[in-house]
Amino acid sequence: MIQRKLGTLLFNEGDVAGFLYLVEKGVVQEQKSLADGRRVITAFRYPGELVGLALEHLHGCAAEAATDVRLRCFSRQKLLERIEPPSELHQLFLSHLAQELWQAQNHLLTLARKTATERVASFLVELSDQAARRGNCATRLWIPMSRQAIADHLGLTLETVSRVFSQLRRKGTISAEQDKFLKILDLCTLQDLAGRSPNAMK
Amino acid sequence: MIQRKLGTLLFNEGDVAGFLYLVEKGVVQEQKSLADGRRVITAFRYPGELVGLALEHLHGCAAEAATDVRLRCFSRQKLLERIEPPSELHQLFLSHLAQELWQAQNHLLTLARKTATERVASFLVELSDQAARRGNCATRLWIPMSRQAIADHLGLTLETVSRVFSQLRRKGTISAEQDKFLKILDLCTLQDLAGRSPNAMK
DNA sequence: CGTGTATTTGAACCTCGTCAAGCCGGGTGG
DNA sequence: CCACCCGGCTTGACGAGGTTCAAATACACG
Repeated sequence: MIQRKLGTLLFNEGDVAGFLYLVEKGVVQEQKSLADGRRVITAFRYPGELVGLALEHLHGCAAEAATDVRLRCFSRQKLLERIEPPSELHQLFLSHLAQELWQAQNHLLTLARKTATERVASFLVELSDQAARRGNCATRLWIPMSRQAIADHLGLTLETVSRVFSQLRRKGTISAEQDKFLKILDLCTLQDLAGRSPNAMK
Repeated sequence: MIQRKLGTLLFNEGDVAGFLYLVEKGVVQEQKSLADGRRVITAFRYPGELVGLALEHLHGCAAEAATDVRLRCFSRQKLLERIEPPSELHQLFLSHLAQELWQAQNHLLTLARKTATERVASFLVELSDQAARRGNCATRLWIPMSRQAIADHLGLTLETVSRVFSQLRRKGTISAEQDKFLKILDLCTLQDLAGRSPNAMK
């Protein structure tokens, strides 16, 4: 049973997930931030709700007291021991979910706070990371979906997406290839534009 | 092993989750829509990735072929039988995750496609639903967090949030009370503004 | 080669962000 | 008890980034 004052950080993004908390009084906010301070609050947790129930070893969001709060702590270790029959299939299942949640929360930050150019850059960097994870070339991306689909992913219009692509082409950051393939000429610039969030998960 | 043409719906938001799919060729997009057609694509799934692994009985997102695709189907039932030792604690754990994921994906739609007024309305309606679920009054909300925190939740500035609140007050949709409490005078208007997504979970 | 669709580009417009001033409420100290 | 101060909130004026509408160009398919 612990108390915290308004504004106190309970844990940070990337911290080892040692505990989870039950909010008893007050409100806790879970949040993700960019290096320059822009942030999204992914959720407000009211009394009776859990905070910090991480699937992975590390916390995916920070948590901060949005008011003065009273919390009850639980050891994540002990909880997991009681529920996790570590079958392999089960592990796969959970890690898939963990990734899905992580992607969603990351995307919340993109949609809440990034500019058009930053959104497109984030999209390309993400595709690049995924390609690399899969053992493919990280600078030659297959992008078969329409501008409209990309726009609907990034919360923009197809015209804006098109303009940003043109602009990146003109600056020599990317170039178009045959058959819906795109070549990344300057991955660093793209990563800077994407605005690395503090920790890049894996 | 099934094939689908570009644009085909694999399953819709709210469908019973009978199957999950492994993408073998092409790209699948998972999406959520508003009644008027605005939408967000929560993820693009490339070959090797899973689509439709629902925690709950119903799909939280629709899935559509973003290109011509080839898929491998799996029965969700059979998968669950093999991994789920239905201990009570385990169930709680999973349902918590399910809700967290669902909230995140819902919020993606809000951030991607809703106007400032719609975002604030969605926020209030969500708080109202949560209060009701907890057995509290659905039209008297405790909103102790700062304007800045709400803005960071909704991807707006504190000034815009403040203006929208003022505007809703002037229209008689809400009214302020003592101690950070807010009275909802016209829940219907608020729900309309929030733009009910097709199915409102529970 | 011709038709239809997707993409690019341009120009005008609008919503929301920025900057700045004023207001309200609560706490402090004279 | 009241004047003052400080932080958060509200309101206004203005500007910028992105949307909308429209036209031109590129591309795919028969």
